[in-house]
Amino acid sequence: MNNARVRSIRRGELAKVTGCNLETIRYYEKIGIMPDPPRSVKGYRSYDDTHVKRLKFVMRSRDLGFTLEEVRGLLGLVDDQSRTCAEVQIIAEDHLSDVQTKIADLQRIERVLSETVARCTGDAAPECAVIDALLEA
Amino acid sequence: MNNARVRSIRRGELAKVTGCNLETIRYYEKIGIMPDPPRSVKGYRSYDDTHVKRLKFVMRSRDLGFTLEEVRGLLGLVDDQSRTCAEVQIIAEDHLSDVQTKIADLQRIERVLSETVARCTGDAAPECAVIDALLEA
DNA sequence: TCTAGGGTCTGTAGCTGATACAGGCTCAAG
DNA sequence: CTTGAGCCTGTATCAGCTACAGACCCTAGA
Repeated sequence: MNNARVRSIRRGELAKVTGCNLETIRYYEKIGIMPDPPRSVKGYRSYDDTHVKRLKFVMRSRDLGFTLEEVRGLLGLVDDQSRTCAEVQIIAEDHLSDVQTKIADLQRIERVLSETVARCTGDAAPECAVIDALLEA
Repeated sequence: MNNARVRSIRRGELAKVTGCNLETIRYYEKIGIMPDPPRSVKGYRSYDDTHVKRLKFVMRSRDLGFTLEEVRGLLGLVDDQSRTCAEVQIIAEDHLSDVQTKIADLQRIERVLSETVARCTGDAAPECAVIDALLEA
């Protein structure tokens, strides 16, 4: 009996345990974010714990707004035993500043929108502050 | 002499006066956001002030983060003389709440990222708080 | 043993919102 | 008349998936 033998799962179960969409797994494989997994005799993809871990890593990175190219970079660093904290930090800080820029943009939009909507009478009249703002700004 | 005659411009000038990308104009025409303009004898698109106004409206709406479908809805209301302020308000308020949700999402991301990056030593060591967070979270 | 239903396989199309390019016309200045 | 800019068309590309068709395959129940 070999206790070290890893339990293998198929694509559907990988999707279930990671919360990833079934088709997205195939997509990630196609673009090289996930490795081509071994196949069963009948051609079914066969995943193990390392795949689960990697996919969860990808999903958390995506959840934090990293692009797939950034994720690719992070994965490269994860795989690379000679990586340095400094390399990772650069990617993360770049991304952080992107996020901060996006927040600022959205806050500007939020301010304009809420000011404009506040001027709406909300009644049955054809005059509307929102339309006026968009037409005249 | 007919002073009321509108000056017509071609696509390149429409792009210039609105700041819209040349190709985007054609794209908006294709998807029905901009109307099919009249053509010169040789087939050149011929725009006037109404097109300039409409395209600027579209661009301001896009700048405020309305999707093209939302812009389509807003344009429908602009064109509709029987529109009510209430109708416009609904679209704008829906969009406002989308924007607020996005801001909140990004702020969550910003918080996680900045906390994690702050734990980086930034040195040549292979241990990195960012990678750890993504692997273990 | 047969059948019904799921799961999985492949390739491909569609989505949003543009942007870019090839290959051909046309127009205006010199 | 030439040259270069502008315009025309259709089509391809990008991110980041998601969905679908049509063919296998696998398992459980009758």
